[in-house]
Amino acid sequence: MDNTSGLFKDFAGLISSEDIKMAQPFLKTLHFEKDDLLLKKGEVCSFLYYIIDGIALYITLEGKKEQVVHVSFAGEFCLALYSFYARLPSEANIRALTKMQVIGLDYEKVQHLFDKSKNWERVGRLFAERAFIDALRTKHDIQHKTAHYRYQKLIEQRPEILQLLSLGQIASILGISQETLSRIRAKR
Amino acid sequence: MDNTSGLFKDFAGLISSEDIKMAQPFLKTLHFEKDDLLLKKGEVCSFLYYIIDGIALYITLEGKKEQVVHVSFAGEFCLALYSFYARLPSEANIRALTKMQVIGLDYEKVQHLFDKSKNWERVGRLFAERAFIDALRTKHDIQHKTAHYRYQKLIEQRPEILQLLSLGQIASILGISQETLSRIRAKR
DNA sequence: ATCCTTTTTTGACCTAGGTCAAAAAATCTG
DNA sequence: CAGATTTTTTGACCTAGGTCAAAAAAGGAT
Repeated sequence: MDNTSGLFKDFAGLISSEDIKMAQPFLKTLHFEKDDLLLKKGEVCSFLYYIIDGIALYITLEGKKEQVVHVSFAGEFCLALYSFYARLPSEANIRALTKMQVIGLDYEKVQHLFDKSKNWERVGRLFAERAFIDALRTKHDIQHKTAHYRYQKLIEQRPEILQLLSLGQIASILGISQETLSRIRAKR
Repeated sequence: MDNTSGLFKDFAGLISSEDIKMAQPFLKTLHFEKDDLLLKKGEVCSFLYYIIDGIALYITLEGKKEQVVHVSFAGEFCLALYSFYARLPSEANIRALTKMQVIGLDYEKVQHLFDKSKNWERVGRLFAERAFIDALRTKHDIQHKTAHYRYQKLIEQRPEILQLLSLGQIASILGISQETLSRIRAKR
C-alpha cells in the first residue's frame, strides 16, 4: 500500500548540505515513458523515487477493475511503502501517467542514510507521520462523508487530478464507481 | 486522528540502556480510573502515554453517535497523533475503558528525545510507518470488503476486542451500525 | 425474586451507491 | 469527413447496510 502525500519539498529545511553530499553518490536519475511500470505487482519494492517531473499512479486490481489508490506528483516521493518496508511483494503496480524524470535511491541506500544521518531519519519519520495522518483522514471521509462531499473536496484540494485522470480513475480515488461519479457531475 | 497499532514492545531491541537513561527523568507514571478522559476533544494533545496496564478508547462524535476509532492495549502507545504533531485541537476524546496505569511523556520531552537520540527518532519513524500501513489496510478493507468479512477478520485478529467492548463500540470499529453487526452475528 | 436500566435483537422500511447494458459524446485514424 | 474506438452518460434495476422503533434479553439493585 502506498500514500506518499508527505512532500519532500516540505522537508528541505531539515537537510544540510552535508546530508545532500552523503546521499549524492547513491542517487540515480532515471526516465520513464508514459505507461511504463515503475513497479510491477508481485515484485518487492526495492527503490524509492523522488519525482522531478511527471506523474505516477499507484494502481491495484480489485477483481477485474483497476483502482487508482494514489497519485504522486513532482516534488513527491513515489514508492510502495508497505512492500518497501516489509520487504514483501507489492499488491500494486506503479505506472507512469506521463513521461517522467525521477531520482532513484534503492532500499539499501535508504537504510544506509537512515543509519548514518539523523536528519534523513527525521525526514523518514515526518514523511511517515504525514502519510499516516493523511490515510486516516481519507479513511474517515470514506466512512462518514458522502461521495458528493468527497468529490467537492477533491475539486478544492487537488484540482489537477480532475484534469489529468480519466473519469474511472478519479472515481476509484473517491472510492466510488465511474457511473456514480458521472451522476454526481451531472447535477451541477 | 489516531491509530497506535505500532507496538512499543516491537521496538524494544532498538533502544539502548543509555536511551532509557536519557528518557527516565521525563517519565511520569500515571493512573486513570475507568471512564476517565485522558484527552478531551478540543484540547491539543500534549502528551504521549505508554500503556502499562489497561485499555484506552479513542472516540469521536459523528452527529449524535460515539464512534470508537481505535483501541489501545497494554504495551501500546496512546495519543492523538494528528493533534500531537500538528499542535491542533483533537477531534476526539481518549477515554479509559478500564482502570489504567500508564507512563506519560509530554510533547516537549518527546521532541527533546527525538533531537538528542537517533534511536528514539527511529522508534518514532517505525511507529509512524506501521501506523500508516495499518491505516491503509483498514481503509482498503472498508472500501472493498463486506462488513461480514471485516467482522470475521476482527474475530481472528483482535478477539480481545469482542470480549471487552459493547456491541455498538465494536460496530463502530468495523464501520457499521450496531443493528447490522447484530444481524451479522445472528447468522452463524 | 422483582423492578429498573441498559444492551441486544428483530422487524419494517429506506437510501446511497453498485451493476449491467445501451445510448450518446468525444477522440482518434486514415 | 466517415468510420472505428474509447470514454462518458443515462436508464433500469438491485443490494448492502442505514434508520427508527419496538420487543426481548441481560444485568444490576434492592
